[in-house]
Amino acid sequence: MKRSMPTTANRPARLDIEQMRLITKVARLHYIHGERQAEIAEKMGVSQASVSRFLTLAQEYEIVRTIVVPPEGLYPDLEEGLEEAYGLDSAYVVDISAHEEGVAQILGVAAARCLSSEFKGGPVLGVTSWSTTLREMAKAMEPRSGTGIKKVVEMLGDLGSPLLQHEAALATLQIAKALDAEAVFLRTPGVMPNPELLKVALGDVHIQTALRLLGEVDIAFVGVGPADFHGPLEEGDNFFSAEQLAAVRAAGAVGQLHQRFINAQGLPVDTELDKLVVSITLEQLRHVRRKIAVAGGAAKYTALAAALAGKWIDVLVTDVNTANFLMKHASRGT
Amino acid sequence: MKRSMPTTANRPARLDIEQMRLITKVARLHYIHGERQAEIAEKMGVSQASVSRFLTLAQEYEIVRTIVVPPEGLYPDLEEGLEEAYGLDSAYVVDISAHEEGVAQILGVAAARCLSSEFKGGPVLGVTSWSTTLREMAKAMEPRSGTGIKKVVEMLGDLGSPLLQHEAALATLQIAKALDAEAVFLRTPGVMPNPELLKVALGDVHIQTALRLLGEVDIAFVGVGPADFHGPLEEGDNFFSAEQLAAVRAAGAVGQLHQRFINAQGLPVDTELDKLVVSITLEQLRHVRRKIAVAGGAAKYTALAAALAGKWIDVLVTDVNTANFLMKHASRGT
DNA sequence: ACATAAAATGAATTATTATGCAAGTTTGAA
DNA sequence: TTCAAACTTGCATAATAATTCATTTTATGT
Repeated sequence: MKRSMPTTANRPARLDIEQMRLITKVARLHYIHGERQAEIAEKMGVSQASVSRFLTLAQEYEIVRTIVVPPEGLYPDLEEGLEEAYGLDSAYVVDISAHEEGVAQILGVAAARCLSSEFKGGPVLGVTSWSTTLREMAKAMEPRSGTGIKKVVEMLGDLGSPLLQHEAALATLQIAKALDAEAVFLRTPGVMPNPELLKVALGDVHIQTALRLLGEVDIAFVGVGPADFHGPLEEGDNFFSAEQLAAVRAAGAVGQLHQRFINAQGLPVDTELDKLVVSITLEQLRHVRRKIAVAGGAAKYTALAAALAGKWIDVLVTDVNTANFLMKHASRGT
Repeated sequence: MKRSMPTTANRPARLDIEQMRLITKVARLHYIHGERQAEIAEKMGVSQASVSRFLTLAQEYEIVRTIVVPPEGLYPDLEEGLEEAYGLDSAYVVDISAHEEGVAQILGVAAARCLSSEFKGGPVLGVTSWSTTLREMAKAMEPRSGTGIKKVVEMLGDLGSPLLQHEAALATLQIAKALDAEAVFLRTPGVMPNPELLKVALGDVHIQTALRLLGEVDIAFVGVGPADFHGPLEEGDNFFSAEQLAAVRAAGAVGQLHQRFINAQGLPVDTELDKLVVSITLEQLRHVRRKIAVAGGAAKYTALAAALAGKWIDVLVTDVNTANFLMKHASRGT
């Protein structure tokens, strides 16, 4: 637990399965059973130095992950205020003290923790794995069973670079694995260049299966964002053009849920663009019992306010600053 | 990261909010940014000791969590569970994606790899080479020296077709060679039609040598199977008749070790059939220091459970499905 | 305000973990 | 096969973290 800490994701080549077994075993003995390296070394017939090295490897391979979760209840006033103001089931506000590089990371981790209690309620969980926050959450999720969740389905097609798509798939899988559920992918571009291509995509059996499942989602991780480029997205990445985005904004859109646009009151903004998107529809989303949003950061202020106004969110995990903004907004608006 | 590890869910009373923030900050600095306790101490104007204490608190309050995520295809939790539930020295669970057919092959290969560390402890190794699993293991074994094993002795006479007998002999030889030891064969039918023939067989000098050695076996590859025809065996192949098998089952037998029958509790089922078998006796087996079983597949579920209940196994190599069955069985039974 | 118990703190000490280095192994090329 | 480069491994030791204990601070009852 020392200098190697920055754990910058080295990408060490794949390793022998036996090696993996060994590393995992050592990691469990140390981190779960709390045995000292010396004990483990003796038990396994190697030197303490080797055990130390195994543990380092375990970090590099992300077999062990250390996460820091801001405790909940740090901002009871804000949390209660949000719940009250927007009729939420619950709100979690996390401390994001210094302008940390990644709001997403912290929120993701916080979400993983907060939501253990929220993960009950139905057999189908919807996710949007391309969101950074969600991917961080996936990494930080602890394997847990007995949640009653049977399927984890992606609610939005691919956006962004192919690399991102791969990571998204991985995240979906991780979540599914952690919940001991089946992963259902939506491996198709999330935004099509024209309606015809969307029709083609809908011909695929897997796509159909996934889309059908979107009508039965019980719990959803709602993806909230501005009606604009944001995060890792750029023009051309399976995404809208600058003109298209300008057009929907002109039509009143201030944000979107899975690329379905909404105005400041949270009402759907119907445009042609809607026919280009492969994702859960607002209609379908309305029927989801528990809609969870994990989002924060200045870029999302307005979109979040709109989503909340439209009652698209039941559970919110966000950071202090965003929470403050939302509270001000609520008092002004009401 | 030391003695407090067992993380016995202390339930320390709620703590000051400011305190919580402090702890979280320290935890982040340490675990995410990788700063040493001394650095943090200086930065925050407290002693290193205090930082250490903060981190301990962070553990207790579960503000930091360390999770161990086993790589795909590894089941350390099942392994530990089995060891715990059945008092095993060690358990190896291998991933056997779908294809139930090749259980033997996969297990055999896995066993050859896993058991390199288990091959120590005494000069006499007992095997039952007619088992498919064991033959696969033999094929996959890599030469290794310095195991201390001097003799490899067959613990059960021939079963099955002559072709099978040949393969069995070959397997025994391969294992002996790989361990740089002497092979001791038991080339006689494993199940005699009547007690007299068994007496005749015992007249043979080689047989006598082998049988004498069975009293000195230090490590044994226990052969576990159902009290029935199984694998490549059919009526007439140096084997019991359907009636005989029905009879022992009626007497309570649910499985057998080298054709010595046991009931669901793992206790010997004494019958006349015992006098027809040329193999290590349960009495002798009881004195074997290290009893290794490599077995899996639905056909052996019950027999394995019985063998484990009777403490006939010290080391188990099996597949995920069987492991899961055994865990369920254990929790139900206890 | 005073005394006393409890909690917090840091210096020094002890325990644990990480790592430089040399010796032993494996791998690969000739 | 033979040699050398690339890896591994364990030992000794440096680096880091936990704990003890004496001291100070805080809380609480009188």
